[in-house]
Amino acid sequence: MSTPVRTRFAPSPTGLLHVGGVRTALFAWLLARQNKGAFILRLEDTDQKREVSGADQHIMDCLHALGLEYDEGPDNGGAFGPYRQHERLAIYQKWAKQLVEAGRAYADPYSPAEVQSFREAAQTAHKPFLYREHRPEQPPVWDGTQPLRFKSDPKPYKWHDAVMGDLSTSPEVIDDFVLLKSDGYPTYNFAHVVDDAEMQVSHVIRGQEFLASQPNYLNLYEALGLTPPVLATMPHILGPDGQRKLSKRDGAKDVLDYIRQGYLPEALLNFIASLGWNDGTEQELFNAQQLIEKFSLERVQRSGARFDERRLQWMNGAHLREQICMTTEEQLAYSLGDNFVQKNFWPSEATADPAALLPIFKLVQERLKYFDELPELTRFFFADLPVDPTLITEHKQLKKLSKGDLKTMLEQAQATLQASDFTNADLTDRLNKLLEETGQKPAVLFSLIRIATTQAPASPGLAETLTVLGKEVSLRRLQQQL
RNA sequence: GGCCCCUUCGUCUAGCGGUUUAGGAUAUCUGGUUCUCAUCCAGAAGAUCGCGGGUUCGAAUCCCGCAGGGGUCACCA
Repeated sequence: MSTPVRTRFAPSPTGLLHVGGVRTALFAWLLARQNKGAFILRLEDTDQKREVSGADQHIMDCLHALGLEYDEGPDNGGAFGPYRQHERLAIYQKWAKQLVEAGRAYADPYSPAEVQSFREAAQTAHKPFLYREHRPEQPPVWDGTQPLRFKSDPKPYKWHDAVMGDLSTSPEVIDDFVLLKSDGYPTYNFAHVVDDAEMQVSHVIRGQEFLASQPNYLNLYEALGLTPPVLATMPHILGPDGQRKLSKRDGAKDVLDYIRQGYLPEALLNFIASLGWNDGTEQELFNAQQLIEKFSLERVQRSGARFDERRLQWMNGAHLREQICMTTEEQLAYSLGDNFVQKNFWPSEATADPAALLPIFKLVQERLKYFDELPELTRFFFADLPVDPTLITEHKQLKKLSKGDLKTMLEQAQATLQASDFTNADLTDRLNKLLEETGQKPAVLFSLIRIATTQAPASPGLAETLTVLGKEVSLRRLQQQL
């Protein structure tokens, strides 16, 4: 029997969660779910200076909003807690002492300024900075006030990365990095190794910014007598220019913004997964369950991918349409009102009655890319919009007709609709007859009626729209147009 | 500067030595779907597979150089 799969997402609460972070979380989650393992959220809050208040809650909100539920975490606990690193200081101390006793860690006797001057000297000489070249012969006894450094054992490494493949480095990349800072907090480099071991994490999935320090971690694992977990390095998600990591400056929103705009969580997951992963077939659309079944680290791309919001829009629209047959009143309430941001996407004029909203939603569903577009697409169903003459004067067919002709046509339409029971079938029937009677093309007659009854530049099909609007409203608007 | 990673249509990608005149999706454009917008359908255009050498009967696919991009060299993660 193989060891259980336990994956973790370990962000530091220093700001908003962006798509790159979410992808790391998503892949870890997929792996855990696929193998009936556990997905863990661990907050790496060991840098008090950079911590942003509320960022921890934001991260948890994002994961909940996307449906990336974690089995163990700061707010729901678990057998390996606590799950905030600042609550685990005693654990790091214990492991640190073990290294000190084994002669694999020592107190750093230099002042920050001295270390800085070593660094600058290395830079001037165009050489990489290696602290161990200044490793003290007789380090002082560690009393907890000096930084504690790892006494590294430089050697070449070859290892396998589940995404990047076989990797190797020579000894010169390995250095005496800091394990514990002078404030008693561990560095990421130390804390994550300890925690992954303590929490029995089987797979470490993280961004490529950590690739360069991987040999140092391997050296530390050895010193601690630990077997490293499966390592998987994700390429970066790039901004639209394809040059640098996606950042705020590229207009990158945090993930919650997409939820607030009315993107479906599942579409977001599909899109983020497709940035660097595919199943080898030509399938583009996956629901969460399919992602869980088909995901594999081996098929993750090694190169970075650009974030293209237009593709996300298409994908979200596709997911929206996919759900057309399963849209029920309950589902509608869920996707439009009761999601965790509690945002109601309908226009302010809209009724709150789901039974009345459902037929309207079904009409606009296929022209929706995300829910924030709902107001402009549906407002005319709820409110009489002011008559906009330019809709006719700038219409390529209608602008050629005289006011008298238009008036006659509207009156004919009025008479026809007056006689209808406003079922879709009856309306379609009568409108077709009117087409024959007037001898007009649909491009003229239907456009006119559509404009008169909606005052909107775009709307669903005429008969469907009139059916939902109802007799009274439709006739009133025709009268207004006249 | 050292070390490491990456490089196929604008974008996301398929491709793991011959079935490839490099496939799909998206974006763009055109036509059709009784009206608009969208959907859907059909079609067009779009990649000398970063460049240069090799290996081979044959290379986007293997090897070696080079270039470009990115990462890293913190008491940040």
